[in-house]
Amino acid sequence: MDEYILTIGEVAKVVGVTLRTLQHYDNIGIVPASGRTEGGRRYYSERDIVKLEQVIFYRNLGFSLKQIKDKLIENIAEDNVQILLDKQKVMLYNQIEKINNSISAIEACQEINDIGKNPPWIFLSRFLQLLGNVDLSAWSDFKFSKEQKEIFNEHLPTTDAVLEFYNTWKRLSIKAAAYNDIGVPLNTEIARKLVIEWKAMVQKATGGNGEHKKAYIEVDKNRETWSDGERELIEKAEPYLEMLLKFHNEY
Amino acid sequence: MDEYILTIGEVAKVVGVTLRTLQHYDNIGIVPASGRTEGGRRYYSERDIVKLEQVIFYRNLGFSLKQIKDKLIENIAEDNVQILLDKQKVMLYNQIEKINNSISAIEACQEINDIGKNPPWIFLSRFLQLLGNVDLSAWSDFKFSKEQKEIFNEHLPTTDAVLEFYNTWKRLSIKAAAYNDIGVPLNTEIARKLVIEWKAMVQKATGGNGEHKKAYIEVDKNRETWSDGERELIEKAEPYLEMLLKFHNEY
DNA sequence: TTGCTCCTCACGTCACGTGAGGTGGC
DNA sequence: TTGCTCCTCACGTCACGTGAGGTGGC
Repeated sequence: MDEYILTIGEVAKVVGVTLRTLQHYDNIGIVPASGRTEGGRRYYSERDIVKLEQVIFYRNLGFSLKQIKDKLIENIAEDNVQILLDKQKVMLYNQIEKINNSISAIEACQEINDIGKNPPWIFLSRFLQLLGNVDLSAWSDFKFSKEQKEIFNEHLPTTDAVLEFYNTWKRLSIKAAAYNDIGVPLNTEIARKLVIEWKAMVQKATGGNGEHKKAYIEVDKNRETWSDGERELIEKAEPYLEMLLKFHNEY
Repeated sequence: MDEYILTIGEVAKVVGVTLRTLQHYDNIGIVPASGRTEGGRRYYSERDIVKLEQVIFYRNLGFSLKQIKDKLIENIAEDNVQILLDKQKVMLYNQIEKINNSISAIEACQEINDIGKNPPWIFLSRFLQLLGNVDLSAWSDFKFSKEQKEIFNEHLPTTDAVLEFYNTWKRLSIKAAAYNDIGVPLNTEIARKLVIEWKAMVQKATGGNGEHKKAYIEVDKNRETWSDGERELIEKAEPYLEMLLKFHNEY
């Protein structure tokens, strides 16, 4: 590996921070320059860029430089780049999930607005809070257990498909919880739309197989790996969804 | 609308900030309390929660409180909640795109790593920088023009499908650009994998119709709405992809 | 030699955190 | 009356920003 050497200005441009920030990171030792020239100027290597990229990533997540420093040092133990990148990916997927939650909440608000009701801002706000805790321990594993993946595997072959299912499930659950909170009647247009979307989701995940449908609901309820937020989401959404499904089957 | 009144502590819990932050926001006037009790204690309304939620959102994007204040005041002109929520959604989708770019870059790194080569960190870093500029003017419109949507409409019926296509396109392009940068040979496993994914994508978008394929490429090249980053991405990725596709057809 | 880049103090600023000492409200 | 919440100073801190005055390197 012949290392390519960069000046501080080049690094600043490449990663999009100021020169002062880099000097600061060097001074506090979180991303030290690889070395100095005879004249005393900092120079950086490619590896430094990667490290910097990580620091900026976590900084943007709101961690303090001290926290980041500790975390990075902790991770030097496992110098395996592959593992590090995997973890980074998990974090990114978690972030996307969080944003998807916000989008779902906004859509629920819009539909509630459409029928002339006042969206339950506080309710949704607290919910996003609960669902959105990007905790440091999210470094562990991904949301889905292997068993759960196996059950879905028949009809949702790829990880992407499972993820999509999860997002759809959460999106619709957030809607249901919100509708439940302000008491959207079961016979309204938006409630009907919700039923249709829900059925389509279940259909897609189970292939219409009744046995699988049951299994899927069981898995859903008994999971211990659900977060507090997700568990509360299920609690708030499920009763409404059951009522809704019954209502529209008998209709 | 009977407004529900909250204390500062309740608000803090609901939106997940400290009491001190709320006091600060009240003091500098960015989210003033709705009023004070006889004893001088702050109280807040539901509307304040929504406003707060927005402020926190933009704060997390890295905007200064002054910038946010100006922006929110600017938006009071259009008091239409629906429009405001729509814009919020656009911002959120843009964020997801940005994260997807990072994931793509990471995956490219991993695959390059797998074949024992050194990933082009700097190249990818600068790229993410270019692609990821969440500018304030992203408040305008969404990435896709109506014409472009019409062309795709036949085979990509929903907005979600178009978005998915766009993400796939970008993911594969980032890979191609990275492979190109470090010169991954055309006959390697990962290059073949890329071809297969690319073909699957085009197949899905055009339904295998040759005319559409051509049209799609034309549209791609002539778009003026591409951002600088996207344009550079096309420039770096396309030559490699063309070589790759030729190589694997003649093979 | 001339621009341009980068250097080190050192003070400023932004967005709060953290007590200190006091009061409100069920 | 007793906890608990919330109040206002006021100084501290974190992550840099912003000159000031000087030097390195093509």
